[in-house]
Amino acid sequence: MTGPTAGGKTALGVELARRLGAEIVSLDSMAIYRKMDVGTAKPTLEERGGIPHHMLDVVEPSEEFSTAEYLRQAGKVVRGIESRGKVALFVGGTPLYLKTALFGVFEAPGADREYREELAELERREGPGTLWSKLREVDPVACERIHANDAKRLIRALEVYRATGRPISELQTQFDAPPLANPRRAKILTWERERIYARIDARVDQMMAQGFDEEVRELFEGEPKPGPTASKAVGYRELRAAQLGEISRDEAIETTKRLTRNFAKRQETWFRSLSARGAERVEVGEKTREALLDELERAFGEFLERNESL
RNA sequence: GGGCAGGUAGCUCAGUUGGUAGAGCACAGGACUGAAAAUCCUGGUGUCGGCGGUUCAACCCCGCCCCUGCCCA
Repeated sequence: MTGPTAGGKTALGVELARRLGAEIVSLDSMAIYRKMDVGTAKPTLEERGGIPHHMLDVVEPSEEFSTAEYLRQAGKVVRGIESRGKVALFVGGTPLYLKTALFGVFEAPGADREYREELAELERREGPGTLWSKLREVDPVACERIHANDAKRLIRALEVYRATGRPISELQTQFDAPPLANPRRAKILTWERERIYARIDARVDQMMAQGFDEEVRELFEGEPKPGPTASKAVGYRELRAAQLGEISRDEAIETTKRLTRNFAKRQETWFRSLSARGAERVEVGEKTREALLDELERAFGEFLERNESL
């Protein structure tokens, strides 16, 4: 079950898990980190309501993490849940994780931090388009799909080529690699844009009231320092800037709201493409919590009985 | 009351010597295969404060008025 940030997934997930006899596997690229609780809206012990939650707090904020690492660990978790005769219910809003959990990823070498930095430096020095030209020599097919300014993806393609001697465009499966769990089904909670934006604004205010500021201070002032991914999480970056006096606190809060709204919009773009691949939408609309739960329970329940995939 | 600086897109601001306008952000759409709450691409935004005048043509020049900020009384 996925949906936009601040869309009520956590609470619905717990109740749904109870009804389905499921354990929850978090599908969230930031709740992965320990010490980042308030700002990631990580469910508290109380909110988990006695349902086991997995894939929360799996690494330190200073550590590197990746989609592939997520899949590896989540795969183990799923096997464990199934061995207990229960069902794994993935709940969260990181669409890339969901997509790869549903459709798999290609076998590939891991990240090479040094080489990435070297390439980024090359692009800075030689100007935009350098990496794109460099990739075109070894993988023109990938170049057609990757924009010349999209340094991150150009870097990954070059990194894969260097490590394997093969173009990334040859290695990437068309999402026919073995997925994480089979059978599987995805539901997307769908909110009206205006309403989800209002919920996001309210949630950021709520986070501030719950001590988000202090959490950010402890995170950045503790040792070891948070790594590049953790420190770029929305809100953390902004509140830290305010703590350092670079921007005002009000500005930090406003920017956090804005960036979270922007994120929700990007999630929606993912959801549209995932629904074209078989994930089903569940309109929240004016439905009551009970009605929503019944609908989700029925949908997942039928699926479990028939054992059908999407 | 007088002087100075301003009033241009939802916001912050550019706009050379007069040829009816642009950037960033917001907003909308899209991409996304080991950094993804990241990163990248595309798009429309407008009575250029108001009214007159000069001119073939005014955001740009002139006059009056309104508003904002600062300074002097």
